[in-house]
Amino acid sequence: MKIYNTLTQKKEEFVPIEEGKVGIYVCGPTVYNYIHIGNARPAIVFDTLRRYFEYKGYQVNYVSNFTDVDDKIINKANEEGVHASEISERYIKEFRIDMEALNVKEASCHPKATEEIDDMIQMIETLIKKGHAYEKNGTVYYKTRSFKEYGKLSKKNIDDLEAGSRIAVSDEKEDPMDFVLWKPKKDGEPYWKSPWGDGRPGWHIECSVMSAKYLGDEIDIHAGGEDLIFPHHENEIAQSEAASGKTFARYWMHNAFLNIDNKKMSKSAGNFFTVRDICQQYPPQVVRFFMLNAHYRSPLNFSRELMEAASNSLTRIITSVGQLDFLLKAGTLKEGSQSLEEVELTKEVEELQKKFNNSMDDDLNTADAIAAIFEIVKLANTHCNGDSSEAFVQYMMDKITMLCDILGLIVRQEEELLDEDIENLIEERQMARKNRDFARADEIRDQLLNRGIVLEDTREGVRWKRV
RNA sequence: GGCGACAUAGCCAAGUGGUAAGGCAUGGGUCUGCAACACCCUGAUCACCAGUUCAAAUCUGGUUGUCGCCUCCA
Repeated sequence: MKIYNTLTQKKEEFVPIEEGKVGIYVCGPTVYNYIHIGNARPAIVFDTLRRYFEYKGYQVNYVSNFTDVDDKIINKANEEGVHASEISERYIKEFRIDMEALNVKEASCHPKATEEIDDMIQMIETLIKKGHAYEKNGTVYYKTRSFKEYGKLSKKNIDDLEAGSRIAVSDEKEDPMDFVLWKPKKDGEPYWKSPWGDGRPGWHIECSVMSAKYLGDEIDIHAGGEDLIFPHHENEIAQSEAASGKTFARYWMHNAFLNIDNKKMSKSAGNFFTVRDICQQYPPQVVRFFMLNAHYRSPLNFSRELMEAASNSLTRIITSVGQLDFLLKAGTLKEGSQSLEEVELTKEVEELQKKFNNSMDDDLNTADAIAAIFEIVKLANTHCNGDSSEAFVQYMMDKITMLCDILGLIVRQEEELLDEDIENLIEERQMARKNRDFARADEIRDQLLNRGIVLEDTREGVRWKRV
């Protein structure tokens, strides 16, 4: 499998540190609000990466943190007059609800920054001891210039950075490029005890510490949104590699942004949507499909029209699987083995599955992988009917649902029992049709449509589905 | 100012050297009592210019345009 590595700016063959295992760290959300639709992109993309690794037989250790102490959380807590932990706990809960809706698997481990403070203090002490950090009036700074490779991930030159710096330079810092590892407490803020006085950790040190604690000093893949490349990930590298002397992460993966009207989402521009809102307008599966229909490193625009198109596309797969399911349930298919023609089709499908795998192996090309699924759907739609063998129809259904499952797409609808009233209406309509009383038949169909049920007449009987 | 990305049909989107995947939408047709679903048919020479090559959307240089990072941010 090839992965595009931000560090080398090339696609590289993925070689795990330990055969058959892969450790992935994905920078998680700062929990101060509902997540927006842009936050959903890395969650979905890297969950898909994880699922694909698992499908390939890897044992995946997927770690994603919660940043639960931060200015934004504290501000929100002050606004509401509650403790910061109440805010973070609330939005961790909401985050989990959104993730479940999007069919994002629970991480193997979900550490919270506030529960790892001791380890952070330890790493900061190590950095001071090794001459990479210094303390001034209760604040600990990382001595950026002490790390020779600083800028290797973001391809930035430290002198250019300094020249173009827009940050107000603090007198305390020995160098404008130095960043905070530990900051002293202010009134009304949560704090922890440390050798440098009461305070709280800086943002970057959290991920360095949690990554090392749960995955080891050296990990396979570190991932996140492209905006994290600088300064967050650059600083993580500086901290971790200076502290451990090892390569922090072998592969760095970054997803591109999701835009609204081709512009970056931002609160100030007021052009952002929460996952919660979107999922009330579209099935969450549509959001997931929409995201995977483009390559994760390409910017993706978000609009109502595009969501409609995505919804129609996904429906095509769902309808096809529903039809296969219907054929199987009707119980009228031929028993026994597949026909010669079906065996040939099976070979075609196996080729398409190879295409799917090759696409996924090529830096997670989900758009291409989805194309392969559509080709299999086409074969199913064209060749599966009442004359097919049960074995073949079952094979096609299993194949499509299995490939969609790798992408985290649920395309098989839950079996749902119609209530008696509706069943009777369908039965009555069938009788009316038989008697060529089409007025009554259409009346019943409209009636059911008003109740959100669409009827489809097929050779094998009446299919229904909810809109 | 520094760094980087992108530009493929009405729309979304694959494709990194050998004559353009897939989906949505549109139009025509088949199936159907009608409809829905499905199926068949229907569309681009790849921003522009120059070059390398037997051969380029795909490599090189330039032009134009869009976007991102450099500040909390997925």
